[in-house]
Amino acid sequence: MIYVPSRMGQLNRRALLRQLQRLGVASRAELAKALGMSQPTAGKIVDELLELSVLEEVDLSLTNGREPSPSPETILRGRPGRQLRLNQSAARLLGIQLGVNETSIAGLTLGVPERDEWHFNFSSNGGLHPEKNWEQKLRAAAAQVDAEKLLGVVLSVPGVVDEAANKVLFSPNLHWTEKVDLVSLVQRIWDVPVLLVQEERTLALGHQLANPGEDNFLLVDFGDGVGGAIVVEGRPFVGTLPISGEIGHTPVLGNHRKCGCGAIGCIETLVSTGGLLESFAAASRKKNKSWTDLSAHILENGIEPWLAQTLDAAAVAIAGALNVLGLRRVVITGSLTELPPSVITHLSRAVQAGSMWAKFGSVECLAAPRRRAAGLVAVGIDRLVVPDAIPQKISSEK
Amino acid sequence: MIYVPSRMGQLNRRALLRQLQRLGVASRAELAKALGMSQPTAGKIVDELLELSVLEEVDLSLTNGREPSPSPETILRGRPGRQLRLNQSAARLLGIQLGVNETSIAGLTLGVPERDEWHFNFSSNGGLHPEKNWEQKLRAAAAQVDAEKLLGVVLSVPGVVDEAANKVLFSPNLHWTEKVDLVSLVQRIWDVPVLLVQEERTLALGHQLANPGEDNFLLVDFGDGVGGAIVVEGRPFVGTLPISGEIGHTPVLGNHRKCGCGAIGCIETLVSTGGLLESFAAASRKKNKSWTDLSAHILENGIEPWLAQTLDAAAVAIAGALNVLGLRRVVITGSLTELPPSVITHLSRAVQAGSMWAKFGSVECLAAPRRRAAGLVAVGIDRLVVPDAIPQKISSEK
DNA sequence: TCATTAAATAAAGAAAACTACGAAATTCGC
DNA sequence: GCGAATTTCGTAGTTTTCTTTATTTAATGA
Repeated sequence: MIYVPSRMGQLNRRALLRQLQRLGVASRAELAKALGMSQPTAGKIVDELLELSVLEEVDLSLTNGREPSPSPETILRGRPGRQLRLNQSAARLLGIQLGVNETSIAGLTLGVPERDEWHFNFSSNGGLHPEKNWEQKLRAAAAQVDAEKLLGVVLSVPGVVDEAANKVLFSPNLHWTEKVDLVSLVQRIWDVPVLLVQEERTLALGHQLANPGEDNFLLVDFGDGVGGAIVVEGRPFVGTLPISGEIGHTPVLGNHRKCGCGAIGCIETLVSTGGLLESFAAASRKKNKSWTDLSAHILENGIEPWLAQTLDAAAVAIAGALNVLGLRRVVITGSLTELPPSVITHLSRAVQAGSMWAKFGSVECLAAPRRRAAGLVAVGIDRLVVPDAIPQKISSEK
Repeated sequence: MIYVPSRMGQLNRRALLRQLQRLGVASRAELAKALGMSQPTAGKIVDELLELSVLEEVDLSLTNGREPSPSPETILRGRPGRQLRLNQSAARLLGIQLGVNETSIAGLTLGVPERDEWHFNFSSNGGLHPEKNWEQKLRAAAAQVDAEKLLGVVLSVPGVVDEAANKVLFSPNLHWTEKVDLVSLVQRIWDVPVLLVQEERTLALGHQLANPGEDNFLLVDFGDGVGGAIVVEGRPFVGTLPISGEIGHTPVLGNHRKCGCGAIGCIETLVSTGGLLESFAAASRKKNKSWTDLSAHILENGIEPWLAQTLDAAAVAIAGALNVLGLRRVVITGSLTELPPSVITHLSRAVQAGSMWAKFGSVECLAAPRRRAAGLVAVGIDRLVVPDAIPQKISSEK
């Protein structure tokens, strides 16, 4: 039996990486001081990460070029520290976003991308054998992506995903992904580690990476469906089941709409884009209303009772989640944020009314853009660069 | 700066203790084999725990006395292992259960008590200064409890409890506990560590300890209020806020009853004992119905619509929690389990209908007795015997 | 040139595990 | 009954990983 030392070091590694994400650029000494570790320790971790080309050294002369005056007070005597940042010069990850309608792929640097930029797009569905179609298009795109020294491929998929087993369990709008082994399909094109990530979890991690310091929140994404993901203490929350943050498929009493998931009365049937448009059409007694019609209507008429009820139902589910999880921050992404701000305001008020913590402190409910690319990077860093082997048992098998 | 090695050892210590809880009695060698660690490691941990008198050695002759035939097949050759178990011969913890109406105290051994046995009871409220009254009665009881070598006092309280800060934040039925520093009050009587634990979390940990192997569930306790607690991967789930598992104060759309918490429409107003009796009285148009009346009525008339609706509302909240947390097991304790089993059956069906995992696998919803004493022991072991210093940062301050 | 800060290197040490060995306590075969 | 085999358990020494302190080398401003 071999002594497996549980890689406690990864913990410091992770802490350093996070600190660097926060600071943007920093020297070894700054990192050491900020983290309260000795310089040799910080230096060693940095060296390892440089070796993996996760970090890169920043040429001071270039930075000075951008920043004209090197800020008179900040000038330190002594040897200047070599500034470091996450590698932004070479793509180390390949991100694939397998959306319900469209698939996008992009080479991703480990530095946080300012906004999502997808290089190639193509339809996710189509043909008698959508999986073959998809593979073919992916292969065509592959030729055009410069994928040197790839750490891995990160693949965001909608539905219920077992990230441990790298399998899609349930995907009402992309049924073919349930039957195909996506990982080995992708690995036939790029022979590197492939990570499957659930869509909303990607968004949550992206939000966290793009907003350093926000380490506890529930993200709820509205679109063709409604999904959620949870970040607690800076880490994505995962239970034992490959389900978590599933906020869209809890039933609403008195709602009898049929849901794509097979159940009846799911929240999703009310507050997804489709659900809202259905209610809108019913309320205005006209068919074929579009999302922009709805937005304009709300801008003109405010929150009408049918909409208020719908939002209240969503708010109850969200507040329930906050109460159960002990959270005080909700991040709303997706189609709901495209409607007039009064919608989020109404939702926010309703969430506060139902949330326990609002009685003691403040509960926030805010709109934010989707940060898919950042999320894929976060997943890549988390699971490829600093894979923390959660030590259940110290020793290995005989 | 001194190297603080993050006490990884506690992890193995905890694993060993848990294994022993599972096995009941075991020798060092058995534990080592079961945990896949070497005998010296297991032996060393056992020695430490014996030193703390957390464990005790079992005299084989005594055990043989109870088990007449030492099971013909199990007879092993070689030197027999010295059997160990959690110390059952001396109370090492003092448990206090501060209930809404009654306070109970008991000396607790670290071995799992078969059932709750409380030595002294007295009223929790009363007088102009209930806290002084309470302290006085506690002091009186203290004289009669043999509290030698106490590891600490574990104090279970209802309401919203900040366990990190050892403070009661909110307690609608025992307001005096919010203003008083319960810890220092108790420490004036017993000068040992005092742990404040939220009531439902105690029950959850008690259930876990009494049912080894159940490491993932949501416990919901019904009584004067409705509260929940979560166990994930064998550990109580705690977010950042001192709130978690709060299932009783999420609003139900269309419910306008006033809740003790100050809000309107909380689930608790429907499914607490008081809430159910109120609905029962309204439905039967008679006042002053008792809990036994209700039970008899259900036994005779089955689940009437008013009750079905109430249970469905609770089920939605529970299913929502399961979906968000990724759990598949609900443990129901308290007054609801005293009603005819059809009530739990109805609730269970409704929970399954609303829970996402039921589409993939099974979701269980079962009644169980309250295990307060076991819960207090679990808390004591967790936070006094094997306090795992979650290593945020490896190094200490300068 | 000197003080000052940054980084690299070397050496030491702590924690927690492991292997190896030997003593103690049994059962089994004769 | 008695030695041999077997199993438990403690001790001693080793290994591994990670971190620290101390020292040296480097780069820069005054």
